[in-house]
Amino acid sequence: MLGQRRDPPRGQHRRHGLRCRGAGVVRVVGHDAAAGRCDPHRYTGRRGPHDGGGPRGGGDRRNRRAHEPGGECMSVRVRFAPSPTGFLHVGAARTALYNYLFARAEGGVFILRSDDTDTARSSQEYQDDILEHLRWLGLEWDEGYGLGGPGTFRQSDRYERYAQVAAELVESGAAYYSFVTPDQLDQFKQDARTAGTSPAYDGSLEPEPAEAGRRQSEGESAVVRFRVPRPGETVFTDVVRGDMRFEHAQVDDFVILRSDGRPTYHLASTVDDVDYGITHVIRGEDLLSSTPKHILLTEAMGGVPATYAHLSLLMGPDGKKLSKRHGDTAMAAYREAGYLPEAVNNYLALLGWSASEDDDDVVSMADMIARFDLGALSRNPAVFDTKKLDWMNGVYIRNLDDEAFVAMTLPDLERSLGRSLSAEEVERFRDLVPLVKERTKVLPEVSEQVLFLFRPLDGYDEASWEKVMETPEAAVALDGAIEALTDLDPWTTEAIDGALRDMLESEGLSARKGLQPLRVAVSGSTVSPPLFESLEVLGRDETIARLRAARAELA
RNA sequence: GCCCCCAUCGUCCAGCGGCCUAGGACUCCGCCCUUUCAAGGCGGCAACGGGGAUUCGAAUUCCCCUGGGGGCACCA
Repeated sequence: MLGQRRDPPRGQHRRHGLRCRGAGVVRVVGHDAAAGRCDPHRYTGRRGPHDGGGPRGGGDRRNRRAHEPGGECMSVRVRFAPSPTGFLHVGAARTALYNYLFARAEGGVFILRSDDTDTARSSQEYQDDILEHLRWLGLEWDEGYGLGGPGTFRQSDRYERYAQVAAELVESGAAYYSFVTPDQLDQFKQDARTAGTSPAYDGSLEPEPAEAGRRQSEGESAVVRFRVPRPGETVFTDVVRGDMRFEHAQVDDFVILRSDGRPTYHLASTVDDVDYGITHVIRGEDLLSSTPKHILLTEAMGGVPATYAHLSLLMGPDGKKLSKRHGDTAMAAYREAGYLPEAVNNYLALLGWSASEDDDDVVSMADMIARFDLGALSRNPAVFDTKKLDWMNGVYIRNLDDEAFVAMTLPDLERSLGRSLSAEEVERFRDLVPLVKERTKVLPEVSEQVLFLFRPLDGYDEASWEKVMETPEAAVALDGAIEALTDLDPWTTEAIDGALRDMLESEGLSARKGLQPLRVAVSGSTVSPPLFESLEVLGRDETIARLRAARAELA
């Protein structure tokens, strides 16, 4: 019996028959099986007949996906199943996010699985990276890898189970031992190509059953292939793409078990989806054309296919599929570059979904959950453009409270400084936080802005110096400031402000002409946080010293 | 080559037959505010790929073309 699972994950699943039925339907030509679904008004996708979601306005979007309890549906179970063959990248993170949002929106379960059947390319380092960054993003999973409990949710631990399923499929005739050689297959595909026909392998190169049985029992190396019923077709309704139809003539008799006994992705992934009771498979569009294989496999196992939702892919600025050559695609790079997880989530959510009701597109995780609607996701591929991410990160940074901001930026500041800040210095830094915050897009910029306050100047920015120091007003301003500030007491922003403005007036200088030289003298650049506050934090002695040094440089 | 998906400003999204002289966000450009840089305010540039068809009426429906993307492994 195929439906049995020997490694049931935490939380027993109902019998398949009780599950909310997916939209997958296999049919032999001429037979149109009805796709019973527990709620025809949900997840029909935009391509389906309009469900009459009510008049626009009045929050009908919410009503459309409101969950009706008490139905026959078992609760939603989704999974994010990355292969640990690389660091968590932004595209995968978006897939994880949408899975997470859907689970939370439906009161369902979010599962993390490790699809590590590619033993050659998988590594623990990648696996760790994926976990770490999912956690960093706050996409906590309810079941799965790394949480303990029954089941490891790691496919490399379940080879026996997959082999067992494969054996049962062979037993039932749904699959067979295949002896075609790679060369033969190449030739087959080559011929199909020149003939302009479908290159899908149909098993026609296999030996007679009797001979196959003999060779198999003699221990000849063989793979197990799934026998795709031909003619026939698989139709299903994709939640984001609508009704899909794939003729089986286009589908290979695909390998499910390698000659070394290990499963392929199709087998392992499908078995797991059945065993773990996955109700909705939300994944990248690159798997769309593999879906018939998964549905066929599921049904051959006696399972009920999940509902599928295929997300559009992320592209680089050149319109090609996002990859390393487009620059940073690893989540780690964004974390290190000083992006906040909230901003990353928000931005990623926007790539393919109109996540916010507000004009500025800023939306909290809670609101995203409240609004999430699988059927409303865009079908267009989206270009990953960091410009908007930068802006959005600035928004989130500005919204940080001062304490959090200090906590997040202090380590980098101290690292740049090469020493730790005294308690008194931290206080001074804190005083400047409101000013610095609104000038920051990514965290490391903070150090750049305030470093001059905590260490001696290491020279002046050349362009800045030329621009404001090589003017007739510079010396006047510096002399005037030195005089105005030398005996200033108290040394506060207000007092400095007053003293310097008096100086400007008596010297007949505009603020621009008179203050910029001071800024360069003190900070080394024409770009810095507000001057008076900066001077207060710098302290009188250091301020005067820097003004004198610049003045000397002028002479 | 075969199969599949997609097609609104530079980018993301809205638009679900009349409310569209197409809306918002980011970017960019002006102006205002201002001691610099930001932030903020105001304003501007900027799109329905092409062709047919249906309809009184199409960005919205259908077909074709073109363009872009994905898949066609003992990778996932």
